[in-house]
Amino acid sequence: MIINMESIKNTLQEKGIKPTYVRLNILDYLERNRFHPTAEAIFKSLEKKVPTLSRTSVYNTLNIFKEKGLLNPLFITGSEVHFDRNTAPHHHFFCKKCKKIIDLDIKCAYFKEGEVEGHKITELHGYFKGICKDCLKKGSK
Amino acid sequence: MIINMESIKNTLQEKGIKPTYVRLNILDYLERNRFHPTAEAIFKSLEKKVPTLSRTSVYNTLNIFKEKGLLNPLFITGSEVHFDRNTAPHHHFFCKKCKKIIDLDIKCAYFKEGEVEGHKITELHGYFKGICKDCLKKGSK
DNA sequence: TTCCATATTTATAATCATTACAATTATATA
DNA sequence: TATATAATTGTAATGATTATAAATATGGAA
Ligand SMILES: [Mn+2]
Ligand SMILES: [Mn+2]
Ligand SMILES: [Zn+2]
Ligand SMILES: [Zn+2]
Repeated sequence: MIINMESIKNTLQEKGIKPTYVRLNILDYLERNRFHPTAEAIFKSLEKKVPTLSRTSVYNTLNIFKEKGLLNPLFITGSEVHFDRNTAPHHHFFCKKCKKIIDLDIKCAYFKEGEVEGHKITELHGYFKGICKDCLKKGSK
Repeated sequence: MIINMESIKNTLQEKGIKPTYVRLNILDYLERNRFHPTAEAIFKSLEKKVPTLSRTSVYNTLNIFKEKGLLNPLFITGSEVHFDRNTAPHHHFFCKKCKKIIDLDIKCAYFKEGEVEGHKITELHGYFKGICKDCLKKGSK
């Protein structure tokens, strides 16, 4: 069941997106699962609840959401695109061991300025890669 | 003709890579073309000079170079991988208009520290996107 | 309610970058 | 030269994403 269905519906309507069953469910999923899922992960998670769902609809919906600024795609692994419902600028850490994508709360001067070396910035991707805190801990045991 | 063939040969040998004709040419290409080419661009540029060259060899060679730390892959566009012979950490700017990938010379505190919020950093990708200086100039004319 | 235009969703096929694989060719050494 | 090993090639396979056209749902006019 969709939690806070009304607020999700409003979010879509504010962006001029018709709040269909498929779209409501995908947005609801993104709101509740902040681990930056792939299209495939979204599809797999929702197909139980929405048995008629197709991958095409997931991709279409994600593209619409991207156009309307409801999410940002992350090109961090080089293979699949990950989707981030949090459109506020922030950095990410990708753990090569557990494959998690972790939000970072660090300050970056350029995030606000909007320009760098004369170029106008409209988008920012700060990707750090390595071994995450948890995996470091496990590794040293 | 390969410029500075000896230095390129040395670079390969220092990394324990046998300096074959294909590898010498690909490394030479990367040394001279610092615009972050794709595998396809490298293939297209070299197939005149090395008519027997195959895409597979380009991909294989680039993977070897990556393993040995001779280059870094850039996952900046979300479609093709771009290759950067400059392995010193630096940021990039992608122009949505002219599609150029431009090196940025900005300082990032975390580039040196090697860790962020407890996670160990081994790799850094700073991607800015927008409209580059040149395209801004052209656009305002 | 019924009909119709339009938007959404679906199933399927196509695309494109990349990798896997096995056959061919080059290289090095005995 | 013969032989083992490594590099390269051509082709097929893979996997994520998009294109396309048919099926379905939706919302208003009659
Ligand atoms: Mn995030
Ligand atoms: Mn660069
Ligand atoms: Zn981890
Ligand atoms: Zn430009």
